[in-house]
Amino acid sequence: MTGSSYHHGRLREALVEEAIAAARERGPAGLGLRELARRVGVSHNAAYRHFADREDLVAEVAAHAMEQLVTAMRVRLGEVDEVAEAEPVLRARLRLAAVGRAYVEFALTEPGLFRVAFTADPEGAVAGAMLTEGPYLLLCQVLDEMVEVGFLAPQAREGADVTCWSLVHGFSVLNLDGPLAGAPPAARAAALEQLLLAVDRSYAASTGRGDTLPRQALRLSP
Amino acid sequence: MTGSSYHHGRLREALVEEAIAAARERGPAGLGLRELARRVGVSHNAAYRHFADREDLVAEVAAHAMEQLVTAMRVRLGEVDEVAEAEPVLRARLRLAAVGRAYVEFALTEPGLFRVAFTADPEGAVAGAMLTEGPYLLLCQVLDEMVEVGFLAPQAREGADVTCWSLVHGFSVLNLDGPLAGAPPAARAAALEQLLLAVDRSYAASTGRGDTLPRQALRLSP
DNA sequence: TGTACATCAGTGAACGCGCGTTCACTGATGTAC
DNA sequence: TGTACATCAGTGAACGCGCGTTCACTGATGTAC
Repeated sequence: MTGSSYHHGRLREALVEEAIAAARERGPAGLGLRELARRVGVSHNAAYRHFADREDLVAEVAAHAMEQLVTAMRVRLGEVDEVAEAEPVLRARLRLAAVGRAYVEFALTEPGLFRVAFTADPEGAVAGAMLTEGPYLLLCQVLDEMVEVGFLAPQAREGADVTCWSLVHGFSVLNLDGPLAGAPPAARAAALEQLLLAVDRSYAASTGRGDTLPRQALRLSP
Repeated sequence: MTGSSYHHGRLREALVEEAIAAARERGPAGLGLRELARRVGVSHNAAYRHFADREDLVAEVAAHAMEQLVTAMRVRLGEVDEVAEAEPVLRARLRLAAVGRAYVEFALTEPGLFRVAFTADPEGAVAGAMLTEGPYLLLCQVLDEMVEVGFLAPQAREGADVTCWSLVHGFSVLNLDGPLAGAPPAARAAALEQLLLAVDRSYAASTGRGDTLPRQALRLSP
C-alpha cells in the first residue's frame, strides 16, 4: 500500500494469487518457489517468511482448486433445481448427472488446477478434505437423495460413490493426460453424455425401473 | 559373455531390464539415464550408444508395461472361458468383468509400470498403440461380443468403451495416487465388485434385462 | 597365420539447467517511554 | 512530539542436489589383405 518497495505489504496474498495463476497455466510444475518469487518480483527466498516450505504453498493452491471444483458442482446443481423442482425422482437423477458433468468440465477447463488438486500427498490435509468436505461429500449427498426418493436401491448405494467418482475421474484423466488427450471436443461431449446415461441406467435398474433419462435433460447447460 | 569389462556386450538389453526393474520400484522417477547407468555399472552416457535420448528409453519401458497389462487381461479372459463356455450371454458378461478386474489388478500390483505406461506423451507411438493394439482394443472386442450375443444394445455400445475404460482407470488412479490411496484392501475389493456390478446392471438394462450377475461369479479369481 | 586398420562401444570431464533450502545480513515498521 | 529499540519482512550469496546432454577420447573387436 505504501510506496516503499522493500516491504511488499501483502506478499503472502500476492504469492498465493500468483501461484494460482501459475497453476492454471502450467499445473504443478508452475509451483516452484523461485519461479513464483520471480513472478511476484521479490527475492527467491522471501517466501519463507510466509510458508514453511514448498509443500505448504502447494497445499494452499490445492485447497483453492478443490473449493473451485466444489463451487462448480454447486452451480450445476443449482441449475437443476431451477428446472426440475416438482419431480423428485427426475430431480435427483439430473442432480447426479450435474455433479458428474461439473467435475469433468472443471477438469477440462482448468486442467492445471485439477492436476494440482490431485498432486497433494494422500496422507495430507487436502486429500482428507477432499473426502470430508470436498467433491466426494457432495456426491455422497446426491446419492443419498437418490435413495431417499426411491430411485437408487439401498444395496446399490453401497460403493456407488466410488463408482461414480471413478467414472468421472477416469474420464477426466484419460482426456487430460492420457491416450484420449487428442480427441475432438464433439466426440468428448458425446462420450460424456453416454457415460452419464450409463450410470443413470444402472441405478434405474437397481429399483427395476427401465426408463431412460431424456437426452435433452442432460444438455440443459452447454 | 567375455571376461572383458570394457565392452559390456549386451548393454542395451541390460539397460532395458534394469529400467523395467527401476520402473517397478519407483515409477517414472526411476527412469533417469544416470541412475540406470549406475545400476548397470556403466558410465552415465554409455546409454547414448543405444538410445537416442531418455524419452526413447521411457517409451521402451512404457511399451513393455502395456504388453504386460494386455497379457494380464488375456489371462483373466482365459479363466472365464474355462468356466463358462456354454452360456454365451453369461460368458460375455463375465468377460467384461474380467478385463476390468485385470486392469485394476495390474494397476494396483504394478503401480510403477502402470504409471510409466500412462506417462508417455499422448502424441507418441505408445499412446497410439494403447488405442490400436492395447487394452482399449481388447475392451472393444469384449464389448462387441456383448452386442453380438444380444446382451448390450447397439445404441448403448456407443461410448461404452470410453465409459468402461474411464471407470477402471479412474478407480485405479484414485486408489494409487489419489485420495483413496489409504483405503484398506478389503474396502477396495468390495468397491471394485460394486463397480463391476454397476456396469453389468447398466448394460443388462440396455436390453431390458433385469437380472443381476451372480456375485460369486465375480469372485472366480482372487 | 600375422598384421594393419576401420569400426564401434565404451569412458571421463564438463556444461548448463533449475531447483529447495540455509545463512548472515539490512532496511523498514511500529511500539514504549 | 521525539527518540531508542525490538521486531519483522525482506535481500543476496552460497550450498548441494541430480539431471540430460555433448565433447574429445580410448580400449576392444573383428575384418581384409
